[in-house]
Amino acid sequence: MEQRIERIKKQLHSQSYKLTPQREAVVRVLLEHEEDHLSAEDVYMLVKEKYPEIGLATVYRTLELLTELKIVDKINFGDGVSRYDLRKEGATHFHHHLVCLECGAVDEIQEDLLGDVEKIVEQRWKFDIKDHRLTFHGICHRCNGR
Amino acid sequence: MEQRIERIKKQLHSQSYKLTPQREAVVRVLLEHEEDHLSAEDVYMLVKEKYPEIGLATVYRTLELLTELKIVDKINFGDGVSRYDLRKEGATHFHHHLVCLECGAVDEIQEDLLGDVEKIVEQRWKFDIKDHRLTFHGICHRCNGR
DNA sequence: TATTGTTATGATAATCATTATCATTTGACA
DNA sequence: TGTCAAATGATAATGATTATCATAACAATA
Ligand SMILES: [Mn+2]
Ligand SMILES: [Mn+2]
Ligand SMILES: [Zn+2]
Ligand SMILES: [Zn+2]
Repeated sequence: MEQRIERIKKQLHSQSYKLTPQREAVVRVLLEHEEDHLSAEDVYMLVKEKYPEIGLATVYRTLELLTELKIVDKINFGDGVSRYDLRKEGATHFHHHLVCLECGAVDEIQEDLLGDVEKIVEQRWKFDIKDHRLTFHGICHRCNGR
Repeated sequence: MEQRIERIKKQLHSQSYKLTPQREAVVRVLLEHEEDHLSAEDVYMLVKEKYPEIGLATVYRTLELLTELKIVDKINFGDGVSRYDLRKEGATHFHHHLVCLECGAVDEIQEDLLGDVEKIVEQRWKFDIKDHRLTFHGICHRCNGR
């Protein structure tokens, strides 16, 4: 955790941004909820527990900054809010998601299953892929198992 | 075109909805812009040309209805608006998209490239896939060709 | 150390896409 | 023709995000 924060700090510095206490508090919340898909409001609530004087605007600004630096990915599951997803360290691609239509759970696939597909797209469509988004909608194993 | 509308009419009737003049006007605009990815506001503007007395709320309601019936897919490319994408007739899957980071163009891949990937996901994650969303972000062939 | 300039912050107002409300209209049917 | 449910259009309300602006933090410099 501390090392992870240290590396994020370096990433910020390399673009001449500072890791202010507010920014660090936001990053800590994201790290502590790595599995989840928090909205800005979610992050705000959680940060306030440890850092009550933070402002909502600062949370939005920090999340925007982290998105720019590709430390988090901003994603939209179709409910009205953007959600923020910490990128696994060293991950070159955005992981995939499984959204359950029954219970609403969002599971993650960390493995990259798109290697072959991307080769085809690059060749046939002459498209230079930088990133991707892949989400499956269906029934999760928990809801199915009955 | 007329036959396509006729079939959509039947689809509505089968769920005991009517194809009102307003709804038909919306469907016509979608058909005339099959390649595009129109927002509700876009659709509203275009429908007004032929049907000036239509209300914005009706456009939203119609698009919602068409989404429910899986005649269109609602998609979000990360600018602040939802966009509506007519499903190709008989298509069982939502087609894929190529978003150019340079010029902003959105191209489509009608072919389903996810067959093998979906088999793996269904088996390994015990997830019953009903639909998917796949978008690639990168540089399109036009921007790359220079 | 005092001064200056830049960056970040927090409170709050503004924006804007979408949804809710409600009176009115339409059209099917008795 | 009268009745009823569904659909519509105008408009208000909502709610997430962004803009604004005065203040704070802080580094660099004199
Ligand atoms: Mn995720
Ligand atoms: Mn499309
Ligand atoms: Zn489930
Ligand atoms: Zn391009």
